[in-house]
Amino acid sequence: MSVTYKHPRPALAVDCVVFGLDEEDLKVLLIRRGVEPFAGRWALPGGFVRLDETLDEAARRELREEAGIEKVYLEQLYTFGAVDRDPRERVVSVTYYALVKLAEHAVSAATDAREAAWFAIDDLPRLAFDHEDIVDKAIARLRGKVRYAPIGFELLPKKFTLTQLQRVYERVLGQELDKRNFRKKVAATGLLIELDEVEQDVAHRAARLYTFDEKTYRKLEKEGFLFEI
Amino acid sequence: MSVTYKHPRPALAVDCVVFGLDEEDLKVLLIRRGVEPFAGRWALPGGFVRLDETLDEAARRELREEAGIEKVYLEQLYTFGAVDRDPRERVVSVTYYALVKLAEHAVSAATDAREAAWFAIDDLPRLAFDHEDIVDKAIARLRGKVRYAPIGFELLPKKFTLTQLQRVYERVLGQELDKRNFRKKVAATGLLIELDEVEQDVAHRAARLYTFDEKTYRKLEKEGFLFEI
DNA sequence: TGACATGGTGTCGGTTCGACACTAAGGTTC
DNA sequence: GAACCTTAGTGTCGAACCGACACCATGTCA
Repeated sequence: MSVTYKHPRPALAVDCVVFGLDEEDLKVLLIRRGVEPFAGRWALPGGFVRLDETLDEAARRELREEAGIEKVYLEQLYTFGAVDRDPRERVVSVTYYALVKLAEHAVSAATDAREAAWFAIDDLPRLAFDHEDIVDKAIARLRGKVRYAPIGFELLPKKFTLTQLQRVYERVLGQELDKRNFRKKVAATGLLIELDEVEQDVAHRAARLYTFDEKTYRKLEKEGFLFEI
Repeated sequence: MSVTYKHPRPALAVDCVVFGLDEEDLKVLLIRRGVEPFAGRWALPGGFVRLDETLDEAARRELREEAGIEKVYLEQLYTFGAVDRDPRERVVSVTYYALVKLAEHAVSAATDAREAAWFAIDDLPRLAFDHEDIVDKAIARLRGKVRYAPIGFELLPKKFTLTQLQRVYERVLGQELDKRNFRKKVAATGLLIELDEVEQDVAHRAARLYTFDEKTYRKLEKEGFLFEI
């Protein structure tokens, strides 16, 4: 199977920066390359776009195939088109970033055929291609976006404590926040539903659980409302 | 000249949303298509990416070739990849938006071989392909970005009055602003240099001219400073 | 039952923000 | 040259918002 075009054209790929949060750090999912170029190096999950799928679909397919990840928050990041970013031939890459609930995905990523691992964002190995640039851009975007869009919840399980939520913001923004002021702000958004449950199996007073009120958010979003932390 | 690949791949194009501001409105530059599909319809300036140029270079080349526009503020917007967005074949388009000083570019756009014209953003004709989606996305991005990045100046001549600057913000944001509060805010940024000149040939008291202090801005930018209006 | 760990709560001063109206200067007209 | 027209340019005040700050409550474990 091959195909002929009148003019040469770049190959088109997608690459994904998948963020997850554990107790310690904000982490990125990387896959170890098995083939040249950059065999043995860590790289972002990704691959070539097929003719019958959109870019978003290609990104989701690669996440599924390479990391066993489904149903995540996914957003287009930027398109990288340096002429020599791939030594084999011209490859333009449409990049995405994804936010996953790490606890739920840690296993599948690790048990996939290819070697996959989570790395703390300030302790990354050297990456293949221009993937370090892509990760940098993704972190910058995430830091900007988390302040005015409610995406922090995407990194947590459905039910979470306020302390967990605060930790998300502290890890993403890279700075400590005041507990009382933080709680005032999230309460002011009106987007948290207080549950009649508390966390389980902790060796201290158990914290109340909350959940994100997506329905209210979507209503407010239409009215041009801005979420702010 | 033709080329054969092992796997089929989408064609890759760039399209540009060029914004300009006149006395009345925020406008977008459109080109009338001469060939099918969508012959006779207005469309964004753009074309296919060549193998030896980056995406940014392709966007600038198309602006130069199709509209005679050079040296403008240019930023990547989004990459559109719906499977059927072009009826001929699969075409993925990396889109950009540009800000031009309209007075300086009105002529060159009009005298180009192809028919080109400026349209007010809330009075656009029907566009070819998915170009209406692209324009919508560009307007949304511009509205968001103008609030925290000093890009309003890109739409004005080097020397401008505070009233002109205020009009930029009013046109872009689509809402009137208070003159005194606006002046307080721009003064607070410390990014305007007050010149010893006033505007010429006006039938009333002449306003003082200002210019944007790019050097100071670049210093502050490195320190993570945020410009806000 | 005492020690330990985290949960959960309110005040106050400083800053910022938006609403608001008049005089100044220059050109034009009669 | 006097009156008029148009836009330039300037400050206050009350409300809302923001950040800094410390202690008691509740549950587990030894």
